[in-house]
Order: sequence, then C-alpha cells, then structure tokens
Amino acid sequence: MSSLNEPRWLDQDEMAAWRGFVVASNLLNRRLERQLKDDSGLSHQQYEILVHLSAAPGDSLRMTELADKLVTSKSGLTYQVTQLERMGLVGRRSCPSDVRGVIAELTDQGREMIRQAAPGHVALVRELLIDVLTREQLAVLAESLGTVSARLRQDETP
Amino acid sequence: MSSLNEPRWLDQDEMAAWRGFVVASNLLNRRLERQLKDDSGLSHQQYEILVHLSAAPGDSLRMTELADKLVTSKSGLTYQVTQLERMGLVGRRSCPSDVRGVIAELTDQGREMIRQAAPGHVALVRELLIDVLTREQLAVLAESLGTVSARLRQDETP
DNA sequence: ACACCTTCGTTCGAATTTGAACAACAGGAG
DNA sequence: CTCCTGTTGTTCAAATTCGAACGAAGGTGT
Repeated sequence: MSSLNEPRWLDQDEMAAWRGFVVASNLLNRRLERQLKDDSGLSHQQYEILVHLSAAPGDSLRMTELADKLVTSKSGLTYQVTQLERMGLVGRRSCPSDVRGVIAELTDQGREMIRQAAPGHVALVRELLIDVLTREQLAVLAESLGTVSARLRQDETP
Repeated sequence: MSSLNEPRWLDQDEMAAWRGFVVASNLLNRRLERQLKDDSGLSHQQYEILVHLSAAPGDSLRMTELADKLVTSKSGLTYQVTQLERMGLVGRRSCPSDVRGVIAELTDQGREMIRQAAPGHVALVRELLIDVLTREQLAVLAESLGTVSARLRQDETP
C-alpha cells in the first residue's frame, strides 16, 4: 500500500523512454508488416510462426509452446496456423505422448518460404533498428529488455 | 546494392536485442491492455487517445494530428473516436479554418476518466518497465528508441 | 476562373485478435 | 479405480484493425 495519495508520475527521462518504446514499437511493426506483406505475402505474425518452427528441433512445436514463444493467445494461434496450413506452409499432426496435443510442423514449402522471406526481413530490421544503434546501445537494450521480459514471463506463471 | 549474396544475419547480441524488443513489447501491451480494461473499461489505444488529447492545448486535436501521434491508421482512429464518443468521453466538432477538418476534444467526462485511469496505468508501467531498470539503462533506452523513431518518422514523410 | 494534385476524414469489406465457453484428456490424491 | 483439478486446442461471437476507395475541399500554377 502506498503512503501517498498522489501517484509517482513519470519524469522527463522516464517519459521519454516509455514514449520512445511505444512509438518505436508501433512504427517498427507497421514497417515490417508492410515489407513482409509486399515481399512475401505473409503477416509479421505468420512469419514469426515459421521462424520459431524452423528454429525448433524437427521443425515442429506443440501449439502451446508456440503460443508462448509468440506471446499470443491460443485462439489466435489456432487461427493463424489454419491460415498457414491452407497456404501449405505448415502441417498439423497429433502428439504421440499426449492425445490432446497438436504439433505444428514446417512443410518443405514452408522451409522454402522462410528461406526466401528471411533475408529481406532481416535486412529491414538491420536498417531500421540494429544498424542505427551503437554496439553499447544494443547491449544495454538487450539486457534491459531481457530483464523486463523475464519479469513479465514469471509474473504470468503463478 | 549489396556485394554479397548471403545477407548479414544477426549475431547473438543483435538477436538478443531484437527478440527482447519484440517479446517485451508484446508482453507489456498484453498486461497494460488487461489492466486498463479491468480497471477502467478502456483499451490501451483508447487510453492513449485520451492522454494525447488531455496533453494538447484546449484538450483537442485534429484527427490527422492525433493519428500521427498514436501511430495508427486514419480509419482506425475514426473507429475509436466513434467508440469514445458513444461513451461520452470525447466529442467531435468541425475545424474553423478547414471545412474538411474534424477536431476531437475531451469532454468533462473524458477528463474525469483520464484522471481516474492514469494512476493505475502509470503505476503498472513503473512496475513493469521503469522501476526495473537503472537510470543509465533508461537514458540509453530513451535515446536509442528516440533515434529509431525519428528515423522511421522521416522515412514515412518523403 | 480553370485544371490539377494533394489532403481530410469517413466508409466499406476483409482479415485478424481476443476472451469466454467448451469437450476431451492428463495427472495426482485419496 | 475414482474423484478432482489443471491442461489442451478449438469454436464462437464480438471487437478491432487495416488498406483501398470515396466524396469533398484545400492549394497551386497558369
């Protein structure tokens, strides 16, 4: 319980950090969305699904694991996996150790798609974020946001 | 034009920064969305509209200016302002100097809403982001993301 | 005054996202 | 084994988002 009625507002630096985060996040997403759609016909979310699958052993992951990595809702993932399935980029199969489980796995076509889409995406991430910052800034960013993410993750799992 | 076929992939630090950014952004949005909805019945976007209006002279802004500040599409803003209008938090009036123009302005009820919603929101932003980081980290974050945002903004306006 | 290009906000349809509700199953305590 | 609680993925309705197209008006150059 706080000892003051008046909340601690954000000072100038804190506000700058927070606004910067929100604005940069929105602007970046907007740009990446456009680039991926124009270049490969994928949404950012769909691209990330393919990336996480291709990074996983066997190019496959359980739905729940995938949803956690993507930081999205289960229902949202169900929808997007269905879309990717229709595009022939991802397949579903049932989990051997758990009858309820569903495993999403990359198809050959999905592997080809990510191979084709990744370079343009990475190049833009570089141009808009990575190459704009110094090595030190990147290091601080990585550590800061890593900490923030870790805290948020463990908060969600009580 | 690049001189190599193989793109420059992200190294470990760069990847950590980028993933940290994406994950933190998603997790933060998720939490703030929930908090605002539960606490005040507002979406994050709606909250931000109220904030930007209350920060503007006369508690009012033109639609286009507001859309720029929010980093959203014009149609998206039209929709949300209509919602806020139905809730009685925002009003529309026409612009004196431009017949096409529409000015969104905070109502008394809107001012009351933001006064009621802000403390809880700010407290959570503190708890999840600001107070987790050191002063130096915040400074670097602010400058880094400020630069990134500025570059993105001017890229959009050719 | 005229044609021309841009800007403003809205409307429209399509795509996406979310949380709640659900049925089926897993895992343990008793 | 049996009950009980938690998990898993899907379905559903509702809310939101976006881009393209639009009508209306501003602003400019001739």
